[in-house]
Amino acid sequence: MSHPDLTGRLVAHGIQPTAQRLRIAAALLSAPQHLSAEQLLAQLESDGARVSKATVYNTLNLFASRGLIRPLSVDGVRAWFDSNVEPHYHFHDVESGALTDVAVPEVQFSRLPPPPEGMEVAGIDLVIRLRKASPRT
Amino acid sequence: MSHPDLTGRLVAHGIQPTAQRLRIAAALLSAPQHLSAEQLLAQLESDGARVSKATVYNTLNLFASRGLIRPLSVDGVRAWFDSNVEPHYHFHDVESGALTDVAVPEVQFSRLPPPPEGMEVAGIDLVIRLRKASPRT
DNA sequence: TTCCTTGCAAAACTTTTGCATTAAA
DNA sequence: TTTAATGCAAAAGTTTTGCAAGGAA
Repeated sequence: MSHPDLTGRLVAHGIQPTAQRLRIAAALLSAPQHLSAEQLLAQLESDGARVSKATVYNTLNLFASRGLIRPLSVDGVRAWFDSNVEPHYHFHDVESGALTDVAVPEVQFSRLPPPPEGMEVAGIDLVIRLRKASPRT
Repeated sequence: MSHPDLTGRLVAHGIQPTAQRLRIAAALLSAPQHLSAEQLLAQLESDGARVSKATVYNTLNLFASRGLIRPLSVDGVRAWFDSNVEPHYHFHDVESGALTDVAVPEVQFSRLPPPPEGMEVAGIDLVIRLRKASPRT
């Protein structure tokens, strides 16, 4: 277990630790994972927590804006949130939708373009799309 | 101009070249660009073409499934389509939403993880998120 | 005729918002 | 008591779908 003090983590990010937010934080941050709002809501309900849909969405956005979780764009359809905010990349199995982390040292860039004038790099989103290997004859 | 024969391109991808599809192809493929369904619809209407919303969505999905355009995930909110299907990457100005192409040679990987057992790499989506440079004192 | 495509409206899905109620400071 | 958070339902935005009508083969 690595969530000894969820309350402290919320407070450290300037987030008032209410009951619902702690439930959501517990569900999200109990282990590194990728969840959509709907999945999170389902998990909360199956855990017996009563948290409204609006609160789930609002809390996800709040957590993301405070850097507690990280929004992901992997399909154009819905938003995903990654409980791992450390820099890392992803494998994406397009067929199943499964997301897997790729650690930073697994990828090395020997060349990156300079950002346009007046801009700086805020982050790099790297998604390696996977498909079933075509069986070789 | 590099769209000498849109009809031929559609047919070559197994797509029946109807009037609406040619209008959409002309709008999309006239130049390398990134468009959402709504933007494409607006452009078609301003061009005087009457194409229904359903047809725009269906056609974008059809074109994408046949490899004529490429779906992009840059925000979790709506789908984007890139008329450039050649391998390349993107700058994404988070504030304005602007997307800019990054040519393949601008990025070099000196290390990439092997795909999981039984999987192969279908493609690499690389988005370099940009923000306004913080002015140095 | 037969099959495929289109348009319209309705439905489905995801996310946000208004507002009264409740909880926290 | 004052402020902030929650829940509910409604609204807003995006995409898909059912079906009748139109067009192509």
